[in-house]
Amino acid sequence: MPADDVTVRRPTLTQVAALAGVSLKTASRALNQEPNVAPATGRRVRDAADLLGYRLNGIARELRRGATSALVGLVSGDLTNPFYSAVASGIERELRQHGLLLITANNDEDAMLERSLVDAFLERRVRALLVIPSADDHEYLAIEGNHGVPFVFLDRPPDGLAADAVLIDNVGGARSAGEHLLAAGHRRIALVADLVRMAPQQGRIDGFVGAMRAAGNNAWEPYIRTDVHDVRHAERTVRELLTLDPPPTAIFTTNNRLTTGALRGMRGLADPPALLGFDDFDLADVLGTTVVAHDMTALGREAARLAYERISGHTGPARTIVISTSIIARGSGERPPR
Amino acid sequence: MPADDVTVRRPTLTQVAALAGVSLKTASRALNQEPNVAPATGRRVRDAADLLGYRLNGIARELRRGATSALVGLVSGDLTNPFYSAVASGIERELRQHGLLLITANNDEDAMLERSLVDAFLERRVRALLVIPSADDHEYLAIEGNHGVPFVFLDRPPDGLAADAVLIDNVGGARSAGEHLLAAGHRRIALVADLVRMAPQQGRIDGFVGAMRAAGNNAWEPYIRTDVHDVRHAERTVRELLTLDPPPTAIFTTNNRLTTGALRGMRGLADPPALLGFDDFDLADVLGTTVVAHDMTALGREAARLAYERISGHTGPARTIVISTSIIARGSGERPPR
DNA sequence: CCATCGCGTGACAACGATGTCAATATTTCG
DNA sequence: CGAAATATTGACATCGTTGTCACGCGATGG
Repeated sequence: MPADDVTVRRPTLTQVAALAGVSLKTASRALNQEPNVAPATGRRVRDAADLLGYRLNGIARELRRGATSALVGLVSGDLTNPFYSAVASGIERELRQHGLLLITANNDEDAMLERSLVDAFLERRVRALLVIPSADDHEYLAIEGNHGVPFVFLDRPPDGLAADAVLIDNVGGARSAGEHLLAAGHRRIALVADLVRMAPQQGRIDGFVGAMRAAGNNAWEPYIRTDVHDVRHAERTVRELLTLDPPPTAIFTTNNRLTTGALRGMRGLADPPALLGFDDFDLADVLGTTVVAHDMTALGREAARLAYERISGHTGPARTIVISTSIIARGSGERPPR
Repeated sequence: MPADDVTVRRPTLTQVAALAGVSLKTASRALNQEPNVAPATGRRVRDAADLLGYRLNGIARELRRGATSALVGLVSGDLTNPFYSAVASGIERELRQHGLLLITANNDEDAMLERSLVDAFLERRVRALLVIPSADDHEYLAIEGNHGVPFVFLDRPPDGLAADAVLIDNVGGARSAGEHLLAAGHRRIALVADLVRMAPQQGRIDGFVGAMRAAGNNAWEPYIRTDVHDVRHAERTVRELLTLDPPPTAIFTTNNRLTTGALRGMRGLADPPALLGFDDFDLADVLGTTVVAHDMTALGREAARLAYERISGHTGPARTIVISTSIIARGSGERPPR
């Protein structure tokens, strides 16, 4: 009869205690650096633990200590989007300083999936929940807030619920983008925006439109294109815009995906229109693309900080932090109208 | 006296049972869709649960069911590097299909930190551990493998331990990169590589050197630069290379960071050298950068698949999957020598 | 010399769920 | 109609840890 399975059940504290010849509780004390353990006893317990390859069972500990884990959940879009991954990175770095770990899940921009992921996280008793929401309505979370699980919304404000949030100055950033292009002499400025139902997009559209209104410019109105949701669509849209007569002399794209699409759509043009994109991106410097930049890592860090404060017992009304934006001029946004 | 805290302790199954007027066990049965529960009883329990806002305590369940969670850990470098985030995304998508969640932690390329993160994950009783290792020596993990925690190494092979791994065809990819540049007529080809102690880098160097040897070319030897570890350093290195007399006519960079640095270093040159980079990246098409591409999401997906098979009980010797590479010609690698 | 104190230790309950097994209630069938 | 089968329910132990409390012992102090 062969020994067909070499995997061994993980030793428990009881077994360590038995091997060390002490009681369960004493072993617990020794391994937790609690006071009032004789040095010799402590050593004996630690030796026994090493010998057996003992590792504390965090699940049991968490249950005993109050059924709440050292995990913080993040529900966001796909991490291959550098916006989400930068935010996740900022969160993770901040949490780590407090001994917390980050669980991530991708909502695929689907409200139903988002809700079931939130459920899964809550069942795991995360200490806090950070959401870059796709869903429109977060009222169902209201009851959860009362059970002591802090929520923090990132990039998009909560709807139907008072909760902490960290947002980007979308209106201000988009307004200054509009002003920047106007100042370069543009009037026929195309606006390529993502789904208008998403609050940040709406804010960026509002800011841009506000700048146009304030300048008394309405030459841009034939060039508005909204609900452009992916890179390919953005590329097609920009190509189409450039066939118009007269064509726009500048393009403002309202997020990194759309900017990527626009760059593809403009590739190889001898005399490209000006381009200004919301969200900074890697290699924008090499490409010479002017952007409305903001600190995505800081966005994550601030959200994690708010969450940590709530975890630590802070109470009080919901807070909103706004991350400021700034224009980084790299050439594409400063090209004059042709 | 104001009610200074509205947060409520989360209801337990006992409370649900009490409200429904049934025993704890019956409530458990009802909520777990177990058979042999009278329909009326089931409804009463579910109503009580809804009323109280009951949510299962996953921690307690996991403890009872065997002290192992539905979590899989990933220890990698910073998620702001698109390589890591693409891998993480591939992992997460695959795990989700099996009801598993991903915990991520960043080792900051520090072996000590990596080890302590692995410890933290094991204490949380992750079902599997995926590592893009920074540490050189993984022998300390050997004892863990025997306790039924599967390990999968990504991008870098395990050292001192037999474990599943998913690697990239570094040697093959780099060799074909070398051949590609030779075929374009280059002889003075610079090699800009990251830390040679990291196995993938060593493989890429070996592959490149192999191609040069096979072609009997040694004109490249003055242009080898290794242990270039970040974007800024790569930028400086490329600038320095271009001041040499004679300068290299082509540059091969061995990862995405170095390629970024090279692009920065070459910015604005009227007559730039050829450039070929290992790792594909966003906007490489717009920049016209030729790369050695490989499917990073697939790398993550395959690793998650291997882990899941082990979780499901698969036993057997350690397996290694190699992700193939291909050259995507976009212009920069096809420029002839000047 | 005895009361007091602090240290080291252990017995036991508890966290919130599920598995086992036994006890009823209900149905089925000869 | 009674026996056997089945459906429904509950009491209790259990997962691995930590918190509470009590105990024995040597040292301290009046």
